[in-house]
Amino acid sequence: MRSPLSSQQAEQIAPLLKALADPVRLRLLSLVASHADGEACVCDLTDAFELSQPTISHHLKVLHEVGLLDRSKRGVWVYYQLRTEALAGLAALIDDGAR
Amino acid sequence: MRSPLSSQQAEQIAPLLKALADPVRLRLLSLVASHADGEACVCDLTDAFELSQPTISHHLKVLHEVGLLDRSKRGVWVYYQLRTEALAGLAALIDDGAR
DNA sequence: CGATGACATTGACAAACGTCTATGTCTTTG
DNA sequence: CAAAGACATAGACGTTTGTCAATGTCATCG
Repeated sequence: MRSPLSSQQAEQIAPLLKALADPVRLRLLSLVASHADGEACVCDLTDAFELSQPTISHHLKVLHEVGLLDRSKRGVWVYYQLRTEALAGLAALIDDGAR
Repeated sequence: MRSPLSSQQAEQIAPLLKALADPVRLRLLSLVASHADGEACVCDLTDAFELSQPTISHHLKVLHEVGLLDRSKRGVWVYYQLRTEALAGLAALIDDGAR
């Protein structure tokens, strides 16, 4: 790694990692990513867990707020979609630290 | 992303991300990585923060326990070293999710 | 041996987190 | 308009987390 992170940089990156650092949210992301057309509605996701619908809704909100998931409402359903650039950018940052 | 993560996979990865998901620990990692010879003793690290020595010691322990830092004692000093493979592996995992 | 200094451990405490139940909002349909 | 269904929000509650002060351990040096 070239030069140490500044406090500001560290506090920018940490929330992204924090959003990712939960087993349920990791699975949510991967479920969305592996779904047909790269998007999934909340109903699909809720069915994949033994958790209440509000809990899933909460996790999706966290992922959306840090910019890892896009959100689009169509009719009664809400579809979430992976923001691959955001994830790829984070991966690049981490990988950079390893070289 | 090809196939969704299993619960087991997710619960293996999450602790690593959790260890990374703190501004202080991010800076600690980058400080160690950018230090001469790729290692730093606790005294060097403590000086870089306005935090108590036990707090730094705690964060280093967290990073060590998940395998991101190696620990070696030489005389009175303890040196920490970045485990680049661990970090690179994590980066690869995340990047994989983005493709 | 006794003092000093580097680092770890313990215990305490407030803040943040993950989950649930209850309720709200908004859209569709009869 | 009324009922039903998809999703979000609010509030509550136990658990985890980040921090500190106090103390412990161990190596070094007079």
